[in-house]
Amino acid sequence: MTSVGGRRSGRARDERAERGIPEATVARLPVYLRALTALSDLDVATASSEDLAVSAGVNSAKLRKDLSYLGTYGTRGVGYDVNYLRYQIAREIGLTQDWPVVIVGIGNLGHALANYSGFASRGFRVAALLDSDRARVGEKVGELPISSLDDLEEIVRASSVSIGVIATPAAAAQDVCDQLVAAGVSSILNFAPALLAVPDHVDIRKVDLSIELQILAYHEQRKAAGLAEIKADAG
Amino acid sequence: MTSVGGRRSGRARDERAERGIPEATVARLPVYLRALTALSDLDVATASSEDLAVSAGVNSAKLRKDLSYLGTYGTRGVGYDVNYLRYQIAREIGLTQDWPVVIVGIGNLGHALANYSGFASRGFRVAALLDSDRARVGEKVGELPISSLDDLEEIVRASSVSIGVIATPAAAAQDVCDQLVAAGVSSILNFAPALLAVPDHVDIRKVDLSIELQILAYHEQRKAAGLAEIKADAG
DNA sequence: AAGAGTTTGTGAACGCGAGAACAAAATCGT
DNA sequence: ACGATTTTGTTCTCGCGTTCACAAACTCTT
Ligand SMILES: NC(=O)c1ccc[n+]([C@@H]2O[C@H](COP(=O)([O-])OP(=O)(O)OC[C@H]3O[C@@H](n4cnc5c(N)ncnc54)[C@H](O)[C@@H]3O)[C@@H](O)[C@H]2O)c1
Ligand SMILES: NC(=O)c1ccc[n+]([C@@H]2O[C@H](COP(=O)([O-])OP(=O)(O)OC[C@H]3O[C@@H](n4cnc5c(N)ncnc54)[C@H](O)[C@@H]3O)[C@@H](O)[C@H]2O)c1
Repeated sequence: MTSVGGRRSGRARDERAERGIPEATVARLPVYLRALTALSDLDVATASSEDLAVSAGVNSAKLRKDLSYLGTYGTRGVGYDVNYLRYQIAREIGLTQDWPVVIVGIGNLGHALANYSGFASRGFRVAALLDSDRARVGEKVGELPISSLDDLEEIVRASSVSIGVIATPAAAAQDVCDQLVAAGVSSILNFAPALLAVPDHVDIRKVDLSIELQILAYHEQRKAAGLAEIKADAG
Repeated sequence: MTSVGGRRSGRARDERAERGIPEATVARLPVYLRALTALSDLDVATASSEDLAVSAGVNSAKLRKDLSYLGTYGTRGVGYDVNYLRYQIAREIGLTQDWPVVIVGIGNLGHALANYSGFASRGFRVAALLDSDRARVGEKVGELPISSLDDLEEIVRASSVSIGVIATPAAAAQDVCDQLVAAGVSSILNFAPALLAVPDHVDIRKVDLSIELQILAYHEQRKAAGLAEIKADAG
């Protein structure tokens, strides 16, 4: 960072963030955060990029470059202050505030998600559980009762919910998605194996168990094929 | 020993596959497969790369390039035969055979996974449910009883299991992972928020709810910041 | 205070994947 | 038979992300 003239006073720090952090880096920040939390729990005060990289399972140069997008929080010859860096990353991701979340579709998976304690451990708070099945509405899951999907809009407004989780069957997913968007939700995590269309201002991410298994199967098959070939060549 | 000279006669077609398909492409093949299945259910016999690309939510040039790694299964001026292409992709991924899977850690999430019908719909068959909690062993979940983790090795051998799913708490994940690998499992899908070390010959993929939510939170925060700035500039 | 040792932050090289663009190959209409 | 039309397979270019490598900046020792 060779600054030639002056005039870099106030904005210098914001300049980086303003351009936006590369998507690949954003995806790794939570991993670093987890590694830092683990170190902090072990009362480690300072860690080098190499230490952190090992904890996070990445290359140390990549880690340093990733962190450089946030600012210069390290000290040359020393490393990073674990708690300070942890706070900075948490702030960058937005975990210094609370994120209310609604879960739609309280079946097998929805129940597991509703009972999941790992939600709250970061700043994600389950604000409501929603299902269209009238027979299920009112049933308690943990602390929370299941609400009717009809109340979605009111709940989203009342609790300022901006994140929604879809755990309905695939056939209902697009419809639920549209309702979430209409209610004002602008980030969606989708567990249903369906392609969802959303407006530009809405972010959507999917978790697809079936795809993950198929990717594993592909590589597994290749391993088996490789072995077979070796056998054939030997025989 | 691989001979240098001949013996490559019938192999010309395999040449493509032998080099391996790019990882990004492998990850999309299951998406194409799903799109093709949907079209097939609608009795669509033929589809152009553009049709397919729309169904799968990708760029059509990318789709064509992806498919070209498998072979030349399309017809210029016509498109792709839906069922034929579907079979070819399924074969490439390895879905023409059955993949027995063991699930370890039958708690909240493990129960949901055990009851999940989407597993069987592709060739993934749950061969066993395992838990270390003696109180849980014997309990039935759907059709299957929960087995003791002690029986892992025997189950893996008896059913030729090569894929394992970890749904234990993070603290137990590495230990469970090691046991899976020792038993002969060579592909692992990990739901625990932990970094797992495995030998080179073992493939591992992770599904991390917390990371997904944090990525959404980051973008959500940016949207909010953008709006705040506009307001401030206007005011 | 100066030299030896560490570790960061970043410039530069490289590789991979995305997408535009187009020639080749098939069908269709006349 | 042949030109117009459609659509594939592939080439080419561009941008992003990863990794290496190193000067700059800091600490520690003497
Ligand atoms: N169970 C798993 O382990 C698992 C794993 C990966 C993916 N998935 C996917 O997650 C989704 C849910 O799976 P599940 O096993 O929990 O299914 P499920 O059938 O047990 O639960 C679905 C729930 O959604 C509700 N629902 C249906 N239509 C709705 C609508 N329009 N609005 C609101 N709620 C509605 C149903 O009443 C039901 O409670 C499915 O798409 C499935 O493919 C499940
Ligand atoms: N519940 C969810 O929705 C959810 C979502 C995302 C991630 N996860 C992660 O999935 C994992 C499981 O979550 P959960 O909510 O089902 O937890 P849980 O506590 O309900 O279940 C954990 C199960 O693992 C078993 N177990 C513990 N140690 C074991 C060992 N050494 N060997 C075999 N089994 C063992 C326990 O007996 C228990 O049955 C956790 O790592 C969690 O972070 C859960």
